Amino acid sequence: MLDDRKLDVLRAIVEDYVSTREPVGSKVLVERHQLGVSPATVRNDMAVLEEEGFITQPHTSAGRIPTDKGYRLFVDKLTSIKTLTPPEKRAIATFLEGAVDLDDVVHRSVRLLAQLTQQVAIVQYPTLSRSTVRHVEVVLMTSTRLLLVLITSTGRVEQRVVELREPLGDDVIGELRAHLNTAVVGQRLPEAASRVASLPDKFHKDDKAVVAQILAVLADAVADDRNDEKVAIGGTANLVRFGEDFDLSIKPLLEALEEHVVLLKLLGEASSPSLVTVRIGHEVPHETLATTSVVATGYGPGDRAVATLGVLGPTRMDYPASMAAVHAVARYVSQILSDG
Amino acid sequence: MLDDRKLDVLRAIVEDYVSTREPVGSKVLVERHQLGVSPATVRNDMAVLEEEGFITQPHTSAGRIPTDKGYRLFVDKLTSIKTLTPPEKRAIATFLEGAVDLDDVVHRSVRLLAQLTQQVAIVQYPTLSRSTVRHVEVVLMTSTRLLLVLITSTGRVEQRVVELREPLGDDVIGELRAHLNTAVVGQRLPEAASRVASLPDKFHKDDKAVVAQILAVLADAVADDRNDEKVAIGGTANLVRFGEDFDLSIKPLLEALEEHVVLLKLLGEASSPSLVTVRIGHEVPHETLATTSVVATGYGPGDRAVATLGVLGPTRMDYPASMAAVHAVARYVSQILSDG
DNA sequence: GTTGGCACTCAGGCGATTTGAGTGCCAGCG
DNA sequence: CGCTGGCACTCAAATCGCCTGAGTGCCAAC
Repeated sequence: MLDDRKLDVLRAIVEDYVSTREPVGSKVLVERHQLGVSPATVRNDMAVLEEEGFITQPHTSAGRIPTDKGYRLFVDKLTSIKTLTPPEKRAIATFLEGAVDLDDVVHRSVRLLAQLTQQVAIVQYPTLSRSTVRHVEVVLMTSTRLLLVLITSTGRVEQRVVELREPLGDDVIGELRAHLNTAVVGQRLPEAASRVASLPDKFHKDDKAVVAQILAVLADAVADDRNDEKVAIGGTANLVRFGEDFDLSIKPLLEALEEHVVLLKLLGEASSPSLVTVRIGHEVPHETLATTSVVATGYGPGDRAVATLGVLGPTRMDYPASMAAVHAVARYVSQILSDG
Repeated sequence: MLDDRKLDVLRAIVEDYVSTREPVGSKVLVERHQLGVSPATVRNDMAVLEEEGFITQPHTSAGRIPTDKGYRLFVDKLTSIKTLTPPEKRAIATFLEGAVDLDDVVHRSVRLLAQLTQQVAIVQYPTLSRSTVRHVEVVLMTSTRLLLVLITSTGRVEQRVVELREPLGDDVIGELRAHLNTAVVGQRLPEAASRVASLPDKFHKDDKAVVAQILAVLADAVADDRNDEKVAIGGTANLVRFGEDFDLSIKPLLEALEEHVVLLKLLGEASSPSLVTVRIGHEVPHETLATTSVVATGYGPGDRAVATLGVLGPTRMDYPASMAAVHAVARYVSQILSDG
């Protein structure tokens, strides 16, 4: 049904359309690629490809453009992840090194991805639910105001202020700090939450109520799902190019991109850093974004994915390049997280 | 030169143009406003206003639109800050309460401002240089890795990891923590930095080198100017409306808005929360934004402005409404910072 | 100083025409 | 049986010209 030459034609169409942004006709196709056949033959092949749903015509007297199905075949079968050039790799390394904290890492990654791919970049903060506790600090600010600081293995710092119902002695604070850290350090956050629940029993009954109050706040902070919704976004200026291609207004796009919940859906489940996920057109789980594609992958210390990053662009995007960039950035960021 | 009626005409032109987005002619003007004169008279007045540079014609056979100078006069003389309606005030209060930490406050403020004004909202994080130190925490993670956590009066938390050249005893850590806190708590950050510099002398000479290393990192974090460059932005989808009005592409706008340095310039010096600054068109310190206006004000605990927030919109914006919204949000955020 | 009348201007919308890229089909060729 | 050149056909988009109507400036009269 689809012999090698037809696949070649499809590949050529995708590549040309991606680079020129214009429907590609049989004539230019044979001019720009060594297909070894005449335009008429290519036309026959194109007719078959259209029949099968891989390409389509915007209007009768125009060239062909790939359909979502066409891109899908292209991504699955006709291409592999490019490796970046050494200068590009160096650029990534220098851009990311020198980040002072997690916030800095995330922001740099977003900018980097946006710049590399000329698309919209999205980076999710490491999810708390997949992180482990590195340290818990209890600080008395005033006699009745207490600050909890939670530091995770991925460098996230969460803080909560607790207004105490009654003052608490330094000795109890010290005890609390010690108990907390032995109980939860190294634990994953969901488990830490349950461990915390059993702690009040270790305290003198006079202090139990206050300690329970403090730990409730901590457990709440640890379990709060909103904490997993933190994302950074960049390169929105690149959306304008989309708007020029598709004639859809970019307003709904911008609106969707301000909804962090939507973004997280787009990124999807954090996969292993070595697997790059591509969602094309209607495969993207959001109506407004039916003419866009998402290239994403997980990242995290070691090979444990603790969050996802990726880019969003028009379905007509340079998939090999985007996949390469996403893959490379995820690898570097993972490495940074591993080092600490 | 400009009698009362001419000022009335200018005000009417501004108001009509802002609400209809179309050049306004003499006829509709007398229809929609009680000016008590005929269109012909209004035309004479408009001719004078144009002569003086307050209004202009996009093309010969069109109505008039205000110039930057016209808006300036309108803002300075022809209007005062509206007070928000009670429901609006309530909306602000409920939207902002329940924020768990500073990040949350800032993000909520941005969304709130964007929603209230239907424009692009910008909120600067409290600057470190104007904050005071609330607490410094020193945490040993491993024997040679140490975490510094700095908490400011405005709720910002800065953290730095220090790789120690040699292990450090628990006693020294405790000593360091105590010295640090007595030396810098309550100090403004720039002063804290200099105080920190003199601390190593208090330690045994064996520890001095390591302590100095740690404090250097802390001083660096405290003095780092990039920390004052943190801003949040929201409502970029509203940019699209600009693009429809002005025919300039929104791409350069989006690009400018991704540059935090540019944003900070736009917001300008943090003024007292009770003073709302308005910059119109060319007064905005960025070429690309010559057709936009910025309405901003300072905020902070008490009446000390520690940062700035505001909105950016087309020069043709509803100034009274924007000023009211910015003013109100700044007040509420200031109050939250004072309390918590 | 204000008003009604009037000639003038010009952006924007509408329709007709032209152009050209690209196709599908077919008959002929190897 | 697949490939090729030729040819008639289609249709989006660009170009042109015309018309309309909102709005102005000016002037004479009140």
